[in-house]
Amino acid sequence: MSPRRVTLADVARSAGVSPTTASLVLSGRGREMRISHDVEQRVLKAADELQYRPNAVSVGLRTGTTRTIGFVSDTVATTRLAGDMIKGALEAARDRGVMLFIGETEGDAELEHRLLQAMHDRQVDGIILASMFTRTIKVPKEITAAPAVLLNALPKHPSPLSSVLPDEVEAGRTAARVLLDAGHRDDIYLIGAGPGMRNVPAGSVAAVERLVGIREVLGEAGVKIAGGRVCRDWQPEYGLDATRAILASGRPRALICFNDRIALGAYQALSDHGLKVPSDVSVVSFDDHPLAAWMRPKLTTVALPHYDLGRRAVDVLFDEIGHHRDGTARTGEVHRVPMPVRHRESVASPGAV
Amino acid sequence: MSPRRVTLADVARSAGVSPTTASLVLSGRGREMRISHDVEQRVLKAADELQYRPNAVSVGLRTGTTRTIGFVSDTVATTRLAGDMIKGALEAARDRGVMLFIGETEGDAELEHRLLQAMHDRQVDGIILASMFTRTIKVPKEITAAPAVLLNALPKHPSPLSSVLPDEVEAGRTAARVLLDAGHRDDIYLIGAGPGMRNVPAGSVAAVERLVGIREVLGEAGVKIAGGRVCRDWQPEYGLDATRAILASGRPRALICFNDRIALGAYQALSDHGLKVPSDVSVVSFDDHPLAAWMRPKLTTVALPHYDLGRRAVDVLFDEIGHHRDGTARTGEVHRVPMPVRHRESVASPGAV
DNA sequence: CTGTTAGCGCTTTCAG
DNA sequence: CTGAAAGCGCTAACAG
Repeated sequence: MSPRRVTLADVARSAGVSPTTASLVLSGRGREMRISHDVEQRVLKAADELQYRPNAVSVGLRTGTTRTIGFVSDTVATTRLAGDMIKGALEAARDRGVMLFIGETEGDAELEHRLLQAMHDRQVDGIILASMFTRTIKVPKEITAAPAVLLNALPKHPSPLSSVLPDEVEAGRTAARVLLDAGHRDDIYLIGAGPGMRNVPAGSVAAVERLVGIREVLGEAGVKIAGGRVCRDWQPEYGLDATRAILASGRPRALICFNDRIALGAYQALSDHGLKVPSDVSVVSFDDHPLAAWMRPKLTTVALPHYDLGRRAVDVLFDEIGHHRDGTARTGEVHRVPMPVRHRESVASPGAV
Repeated sequence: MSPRRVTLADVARSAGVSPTTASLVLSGRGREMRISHDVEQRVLKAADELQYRPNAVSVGLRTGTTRTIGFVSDTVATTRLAGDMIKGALEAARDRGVMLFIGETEGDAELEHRLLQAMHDRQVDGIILASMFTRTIKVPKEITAAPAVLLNALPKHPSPLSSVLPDEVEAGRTAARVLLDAGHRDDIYLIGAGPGMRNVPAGSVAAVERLVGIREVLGEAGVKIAGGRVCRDWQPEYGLDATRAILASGRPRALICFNDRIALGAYQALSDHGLKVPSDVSVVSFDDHPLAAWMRPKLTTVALPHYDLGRRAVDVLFDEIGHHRDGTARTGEVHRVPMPVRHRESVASPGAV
């Protein structure tokens, strides 16, 4: 079968030195320990010839650190968005020479519990607990067994855990600025929430934060939001209904849709009404869902930075691991990742009537 | 910080027995060793009270088996399809109490090399080497360090590795039967390959296998393929071109498109020609890409079983691991996973003109 | 500058 | 039926 792996002892023997010396040389601390150049070369040569590779399991047992982290999400592989988060995390991990365990909880607390246990049993250095869409979650107690960060999620109850989230408030500002920059000052309507801060779908972090940003920028510019409609669910059909309702009483020049699926419905309503995007009505949205590039005209939208979120999560996790190692207190910070605009074809100046 | 993990020694001490005894009881071999019921209960109680969990790293070092497998693919997280494969693998692994390392090579051999090494260093029990789309690959030599299976890939050179693949030949038969069952016997055209076995895009396993199945069933039914066109690439634009070319000279009653993206192009060409699907022309396709359900009329297609492929791969891998353990020879088999038809709206009887 | 020794947490002979 | 002891492969005191 497969030949027995070569061990440090093999290398030491072959180089005619003790395991300690071999270990020192191979861990790069040979210089610092002022090991003779001759011995160093012998060890290096032996290791190279025997193709020695340290047994990471053994190192893990001995040092207590496995260069392995866990990525647990409620639903993962299945969607393109989540896929990008994983990809970001994967690449950041690779840059640090760390491997990723992945697991899916499907929103099942029991499963989540077992997964976290299985990972801790394997002595992961830390855990990323990710949510598919931004929301507040109840942090499982067993997570505290190792450093951890929340990805795309906020702790429902006070917790020492740090979070990594898209910067939704700034995204709201961005969307508003896109319209302002195009020259819109009147007849700007919101689809999906608002215009008042009370009119927001329950439990949606994204909704309130986006709204805050929008109102802030528009307010500062002295622009009044003409109107807005909540949608019970951010799906095309509700976007259609909401837009239709607005069209019944008003005459929008610009729409800020709270996500791309809503925008799809809005397009439909506009078209039914004989209104053209963007010449009659500009539309700006959020998420940069794949469908945004499929829509005609292509949708200008403020993108959810899935890939960056993934990367950032491992960066933050490693900070936590560092703090954990040298006893520094947990930070419990909230890290916001910028949401970039994708300028496409759905926004135009209102002048061109 | 986090309290030290409780060890087997702690349990043994608390139960007033030796570590050996505790180990025996907890590994379930207490009965077999005829440990006294009293002692057994004491150990169990202690373990439970202390919330003992074995340190998997230690077990891994001691026993050489880590209950961990590696999933390496050329590109993975990014696409919905690959995501489903991972999900299948994840769930199958979970059923067996095994964790998954995942890694992406991006088609880079050097990266692949390093990833496989990193996994072997961590003593994975086996590896799944997956490809995004079915193809032949050069098997990296370092893979032989542990049991392994190829997923969605065939070894380019003779190899002892088993493979798990979609059953493309049977899928071809299925597609042909769908048409036959609807009553089609004439003017059946192929878009993407064929009708002769020479007319196939280079290097596409799926193309030749699907064609074989199609020709077999149609041939046995005494039905002659009216024509067909290769597409240099299986993209909508080429599907459109190919269909247009066929429309220039013939009058198809049914199209077998080699994948859904091609079918999208075919729809377009048909529509440009004033032909309705399915009343004028039936269309059947392969893959069940998400877009198949978006097309109007919804596309009847033979699905790539990504989820099942993932599950199957871990099943096969575990067989290999079993064989590896008891020294039985590697099998090197090719496992085919059925491709189910998704009956939708693009096929009708040719009678209804 | 290098080697001896111990031990991470667990399983597994081998003796009682 | 139970315990003592060894050892998986490696690192880290501590001596020399």
